[in-house]
Amino acid sequence: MTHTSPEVRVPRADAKRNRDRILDVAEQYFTEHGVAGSLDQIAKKAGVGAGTLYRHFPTREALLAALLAARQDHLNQQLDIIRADSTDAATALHRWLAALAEWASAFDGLPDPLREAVSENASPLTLTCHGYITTLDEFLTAAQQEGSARSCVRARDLFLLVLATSWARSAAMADDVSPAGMIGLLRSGWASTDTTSTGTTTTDTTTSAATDGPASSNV
Amino acid sequence: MTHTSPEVRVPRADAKRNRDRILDVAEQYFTEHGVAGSLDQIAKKAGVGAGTLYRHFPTREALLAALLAARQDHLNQQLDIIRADSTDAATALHRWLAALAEWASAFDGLPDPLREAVSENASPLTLTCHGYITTLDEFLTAAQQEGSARSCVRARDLFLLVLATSWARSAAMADDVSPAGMIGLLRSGWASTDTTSTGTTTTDTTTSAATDGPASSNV
Amino acid sequence: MTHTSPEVRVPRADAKRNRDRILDVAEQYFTEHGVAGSLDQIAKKAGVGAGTLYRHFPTREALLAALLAARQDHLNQQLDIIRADSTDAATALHRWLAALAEWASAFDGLPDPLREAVSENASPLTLTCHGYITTLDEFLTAAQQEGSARSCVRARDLFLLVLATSWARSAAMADDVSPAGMIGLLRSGWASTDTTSTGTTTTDTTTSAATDGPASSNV
Amino acid sequence: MTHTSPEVRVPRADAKRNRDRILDVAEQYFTEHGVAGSLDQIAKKAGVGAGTLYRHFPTREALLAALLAARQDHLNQQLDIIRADSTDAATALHRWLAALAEWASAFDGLPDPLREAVSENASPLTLTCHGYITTLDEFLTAAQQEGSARSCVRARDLFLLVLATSWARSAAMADDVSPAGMIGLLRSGWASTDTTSTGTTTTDTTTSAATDGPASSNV
DNA sequence: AATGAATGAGTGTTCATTCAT
DNA sequence: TATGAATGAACACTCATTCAT
Repeated sequence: MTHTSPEVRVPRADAKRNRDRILDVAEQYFTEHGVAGSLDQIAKKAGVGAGTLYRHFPTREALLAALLAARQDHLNQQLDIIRADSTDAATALHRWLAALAEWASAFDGLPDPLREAVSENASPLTLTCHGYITTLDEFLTAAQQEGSARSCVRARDLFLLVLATSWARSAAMADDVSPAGMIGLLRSGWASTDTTSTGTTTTDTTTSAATDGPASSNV
Repeated sequence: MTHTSPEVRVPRADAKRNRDRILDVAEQYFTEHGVAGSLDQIAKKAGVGAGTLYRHFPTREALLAALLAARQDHLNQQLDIIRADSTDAATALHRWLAALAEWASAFDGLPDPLREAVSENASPLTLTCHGYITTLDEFLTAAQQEGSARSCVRARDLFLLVLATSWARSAAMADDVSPAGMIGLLRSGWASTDTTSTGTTTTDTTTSAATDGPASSNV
Repeated sequence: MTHTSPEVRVPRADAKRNRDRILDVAEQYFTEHGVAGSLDQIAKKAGVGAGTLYRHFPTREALLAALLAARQDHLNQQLDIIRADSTDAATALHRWLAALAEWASAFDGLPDPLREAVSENASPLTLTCHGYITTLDEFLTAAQQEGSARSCVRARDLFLLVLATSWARSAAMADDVSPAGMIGLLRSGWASTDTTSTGTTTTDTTTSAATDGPASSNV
Repeated sequence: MTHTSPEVRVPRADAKRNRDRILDVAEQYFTEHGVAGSLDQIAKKAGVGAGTLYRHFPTREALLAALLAARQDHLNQQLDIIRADSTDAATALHRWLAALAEWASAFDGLPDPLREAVSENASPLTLTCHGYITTLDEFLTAAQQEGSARSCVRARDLFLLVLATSWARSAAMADDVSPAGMIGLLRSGWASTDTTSTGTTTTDTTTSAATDGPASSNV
């Protein structure tokens, strides 16, 4: 009775089928219309009632989380590769940032709920984000100990900036903006190393008010 | 109709008064509720009909553009100061980026329509953005000629990244994220200069991700 | 300019027409389906968009209030008659209760929102109810001073009981229950006057129920 | 498998356990949220499938009936006490009405389905209600024969009025309205006995309302 | 006997935009 | 030129009930 004969397994077959159909349709729909698209439309296209979608994914964020979970494996694989391949912590951090940037660009508009998830605790995406931030923190801390990353940089800020770069190249401008270029900018900034070497001495980064008066010193 | 008799002016005065009231209310409303707030509410609060608001500002972007125009003077003043005070091009560029970041943070959610405006030509914000990008390009080019900015950096990307940093610190997380810090990160990146000087050779940090080309050169 | 020439008045003609159509349809719809019926259906039957209905009547209670306002005139007329005709306060009070009972039975399910309105302050029906309670209080106080009404009875309780009697005879049992009979019961109770005179002494009829305090006095 | 060995009983035990769990949860849930609460929530809280709940209690009324059945014992006990203690029929009737009022107030919103049950024959609550009405009729008839209750009063109307008084004091206004006071009002009405004795002659207080027939006699 | 997934119409509400006046 | 009423599709979300397993 308990042996997994093929006919016994069926009970949840259609549930799983529906869930998968919803995910498939959502994947496509979000790709085409962005993550702010209509959930009702997704349900309709999947051929299920709105309640069915809602049962599986109580909120839009839950649906997104499920969609992103499918990519988690890929990201974990990259993580393994990065850990295995990278000779220095700076390279590892850089690669991880690039991987995150790619991940956050899966759908148009995805950075928005991700940003929310970082500051809220309620979102189903929060756990995912925090996990990645933790990983990022490991890489960052290692790089800082290595001396290859500035000590004032914080993992959460860096994560948000990665989301921000993903946000910067929305569907409309995908062609024109180089994603890797932005992640690169995040690494070394726009300033030339040469100048920096001479000018960094004045890097008493005062930041001061956002209005930024005599900023020459506030690198 | 075209003669400038004094009594003909009156209707215009009404129109101007309405326009000003709308702008005042919109300024406050967008400050409180973000730029995605209801235009109807603004019209109601301004004591004008929806049609009146629509006549003056055919789109939400037009209204935003008018609101931002009021800040243009301030920005131009800062521009003059930057041009007068800055001894080197790098400092000037940095200050201009900070000024833009502040400008783009005027309202919650403002970066979104600005980003759209950069890639579209239709938006009333396009002209404004392009103007600022042009200015940014001047500073950037100067800095590049000075040798204090990387030659591969493009003005438009930099502008988008400034918007992105403004996006990154939304209302929810305003306290936790340091705005100036982000603009600073944009300048020098997260990588230590020291390491960079020696380690840049290993900056062939291409992630195995397909999106990541020969990053070392496009940084 | 200010004279009411026919063509100047028109601006709100269709608004008024729509409003009236909505009220007509709602009147009929609530009569048929009770006050809990679908507002969307009413909008559809009236041939207007849901937003139009919502503009005129932001809540179901607002719609009900408008519907009842049309009956206010009738109620006020009755009030005048009662005040003019009634020789004694007891009769006036009785008539007013009967008029209220009729009013609260205008639609099936109407007593429910009315009951809510009595305890809330938010409902558009609250004002109406409170007004009628005040009037009821006048009649009641007069009757109490006249010695024809028990001093322990409160206006609000009496009003609620009138609603309750209207609630008791819903659409399903309209035929079987005599409305006037219930209002009559409210006046003299089920106990015979004769017996009461002799038997009231034994009216310490406290049920063993905990809720029932020294009932003899509050009967 | 089919032989009545003791261990065969177990499945039945499961069913009973489920049924009891559902009843426990429903008791609590209806107490908190009123009888219109979500049955799905109850099933979920009880840890059973919706179908299981539905199998045990095909309708919401069936569930309510089961819940009220648990209170039938209590009510019957009160009935015995009333029959034993009451010296006169009027007192007995009064006590019974008070007991019914308490019973009908077990859950917020309970009077509604009870009212339906009185006029329908389909409801599982119908039998219960009719039983209590029959008992009420006994008390009423006795009181009428005793001369202590008006002969025109009908048991069903009186039952409905008891439900109505329970309806009148919903959750929102529980504090402000005295339940015993309402049952007391039902007994003697709002009119003073004194006045009634002299003034009843003028009780031809027919409101001009069409619904109001010769009220003097049907009081 | 039990499960719990699926249904799908239905709820109130919002909003940018149009257009008759 | 201004008005503000009308539009009506769109939104997320709920729930009693059915039924395949």
